[in-house]
Amino acid sequence: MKLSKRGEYALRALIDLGIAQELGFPILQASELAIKEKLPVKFLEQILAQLKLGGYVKSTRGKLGGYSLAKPMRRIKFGSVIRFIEGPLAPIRCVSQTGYARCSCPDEVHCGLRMLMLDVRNAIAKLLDRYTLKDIVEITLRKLRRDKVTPAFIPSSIGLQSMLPTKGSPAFRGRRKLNSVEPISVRQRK
Amino acid sequence: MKLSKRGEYALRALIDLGIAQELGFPILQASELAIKEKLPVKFLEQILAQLKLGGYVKSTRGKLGGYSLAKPMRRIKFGSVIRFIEGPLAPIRCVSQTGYARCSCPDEVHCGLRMLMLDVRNAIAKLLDRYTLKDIVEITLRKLRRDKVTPAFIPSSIGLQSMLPTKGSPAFRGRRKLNSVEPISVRQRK
DNA sequence: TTGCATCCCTACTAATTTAGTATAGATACG
DNA sequence: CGTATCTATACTAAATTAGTAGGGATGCAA
Repeated sequence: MKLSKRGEYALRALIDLGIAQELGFPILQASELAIKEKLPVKFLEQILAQLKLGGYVKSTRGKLGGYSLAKPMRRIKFGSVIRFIEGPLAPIRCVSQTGYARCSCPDEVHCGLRMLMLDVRNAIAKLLDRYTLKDIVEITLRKLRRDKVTPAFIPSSIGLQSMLPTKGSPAFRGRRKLNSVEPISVRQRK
Repeated sequence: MKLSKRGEYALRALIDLGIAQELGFPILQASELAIKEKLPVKFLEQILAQLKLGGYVKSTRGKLGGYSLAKPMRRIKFGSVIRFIEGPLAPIRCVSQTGYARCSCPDEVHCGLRMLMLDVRNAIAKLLDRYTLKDIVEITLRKLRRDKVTPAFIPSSIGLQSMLPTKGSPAFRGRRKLNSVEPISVRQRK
């Protein structure tokens, strides 16, 4: 049930672009992104090109060029991005809504595995098709502000505190809140 | 977010073993299973060997040998089987409970992607760690009986109708019901 | 107009994973 | 003893993943 590095980096890039845009830096260069996320520039370039093809990102060339979001954050759903980069969300194709394919089992209608996997696919899709880039960017910014941390691509002289409205903006009305993760129980790197 | 063939076949085999056991055929041969599920015998044998190693299945050799479940169906959780065959359920390792690994991002605590993916992993784990083989076998049998269908490995002379208690046994109390799938909207094979 | 920093394009590849095949052996019923 | 079953190990072809490599095109700026 894995997300590939390619997919992971794509989502990371979009989130960073979103955060930067929200803070008044609508354009980031591939190299900036690569440094911040500590990943190979050339690979990231390929991924950004793909995201451009998908209409998620646009670019300007030449000096001072870079990448920016191609449409409103509210309209970028994670489900759609992952499907575009990775293919169907469903664990097996015979329960995919966007990429259905028959499986080898003799009786699809009475296949217990299929029933179970449909539930799994629905659970995944429900989350990923509900959350938009806007949601995640807002949550992240709130968290950053709470902990008084400044993202890497912001000139630290400016600082995050000054750039955000102090009043908690009432997003996510009637929407399930994302888990507050924190260190996650298991093992820290030693 | 894919389940490998290996994982798929493993789950199929377990479900079939469960159904067969419930119907009074506690042992199935690898070849029977392979024919029913239309998959390569030798590959299935490897998978069954692995399931045996995991303690899900036991085997007897020689003529009249075969495979059967090694423990009560109620105690075989899908999450556990998939983790054993495929590895962690989490889309990225940094949100895995059973196989945590640090990811490349500079600040795990404020990583928006991580928060989202934790939600996804929890949604998946919630389902797969709740359902047991018993649940799926029961649901499948009920469905088969409703539609008056007999599974492949049952001598059709006997028939399914006679083998099941007519009164709907009240399993799944207080538990979310599995989706009734039916044909699934998209495309039928022509 | 020259320089250079940026994105753009295409090809290549090493490593890993996947989905099996193939072959021979061990065991146990009849 | 013979045969049908599981067991064990090795091998492999194809696909996927996660990149590298090497330029080429474009556009700002001095």
